[in-house]
Amino acid sequence: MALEIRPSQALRLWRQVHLDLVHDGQADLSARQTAILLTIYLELPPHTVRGLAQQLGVTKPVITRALDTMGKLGLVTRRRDEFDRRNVVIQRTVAGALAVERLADLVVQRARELGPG
Amino acid sequence: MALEIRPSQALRLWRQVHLDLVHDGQADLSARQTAILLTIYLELPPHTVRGLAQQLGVTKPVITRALDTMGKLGLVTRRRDEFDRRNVVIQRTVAGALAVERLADLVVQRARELGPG
DNA sequence: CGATAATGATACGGACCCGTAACGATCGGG
DNA sequence: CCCGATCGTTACGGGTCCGTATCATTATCG
Repeated sequence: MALEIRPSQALRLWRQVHLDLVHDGQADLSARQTAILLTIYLELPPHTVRGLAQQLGVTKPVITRALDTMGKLGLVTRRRDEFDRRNVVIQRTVAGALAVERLADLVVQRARELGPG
Repeated sequence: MALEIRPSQALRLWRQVHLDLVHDGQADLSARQTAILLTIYLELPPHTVRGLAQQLGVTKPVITRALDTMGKLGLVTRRRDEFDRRNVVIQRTVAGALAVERLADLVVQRARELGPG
C-alpha cells in the first residue's frame, strides 16, 4: 500500500505544514523534539529516557531536557517506575494527544490540497 | 490530483522523516527555519527579509538570525540589491539546493515504505 | 553485606534564539 | 536639500539547548 508522492509535492507539503505550524503559534519544536514527541505517541509504551535516547541516537541529557520542555508545555508527563525505581516512565497526556492529532489532520489536509507535479 | 493519506500514515511519515533527519546528523532546524528554507527554495525570487517575515508572520530579526545561521551552514547567501541598496536579496546555494533535494527524496522514500492504515 | 552496574538528573561553559527597541543606511517626495 | 519612510541589522535581557562530565539513587550479584 505504497503512498506515491513526487519530490516536488513532498517539498510543497513539507513547507506548507511548517508554515501552518509557525502561523498557528504552536510550540516551535526542533526536529529532535518532534521525533521524540511522535515516538512517545506512536510507539508502544513503556518509554524510558534511555530507550528514547537509543532510538534517536542522542545522549540522555537531550531526552531529559526535551521532556522538561514538553512537560512544561503539558505534552508529556514523567513517573517513576515502581518496579525498578531507577527507571522513569514517560506518559502521554490529553493535551499531547490533541496536539499530535492536530498535526495529523494538518498533514492530511495539506496533502489533500496538493496540486499535481 | 489530491494526495490521499490517512492520519495515522501522516504521523508515521512525519515521525520517520524526523528520525532520519536527527539520525543523519543534519542541522537540527526548527519549524521556523525549515519554513524559511523551503520558502526560499520553492517560491519565486527575489526574496527579501521583509517579504519572508510577512509570509511567515514573524518579525524581521527572526529572519535575519535564521539567515545568519543558515549562512554559516552554507544553505543560503545574502547580497545587496544594487537597484535599491536598502534591500537584501537572499540567494540559493548549491549546498542548500542539495539539502532540499535530499529532504524531498527522504519524504518520498519514507512515504513509499508506509504500510496501510 | 559490599562492590559494581545502570538509570536519570544535574552542573557547566558556550552557543543559539526570542521579542522589543533602537540603530545606521538608503530612498523619495516636498 | 532635508525630512520622513523604509530597509535590514544590532543591542539587550531572558530563555533554551547543546555535549561532556559528574552526580545521587537504585538494582544486581558475588
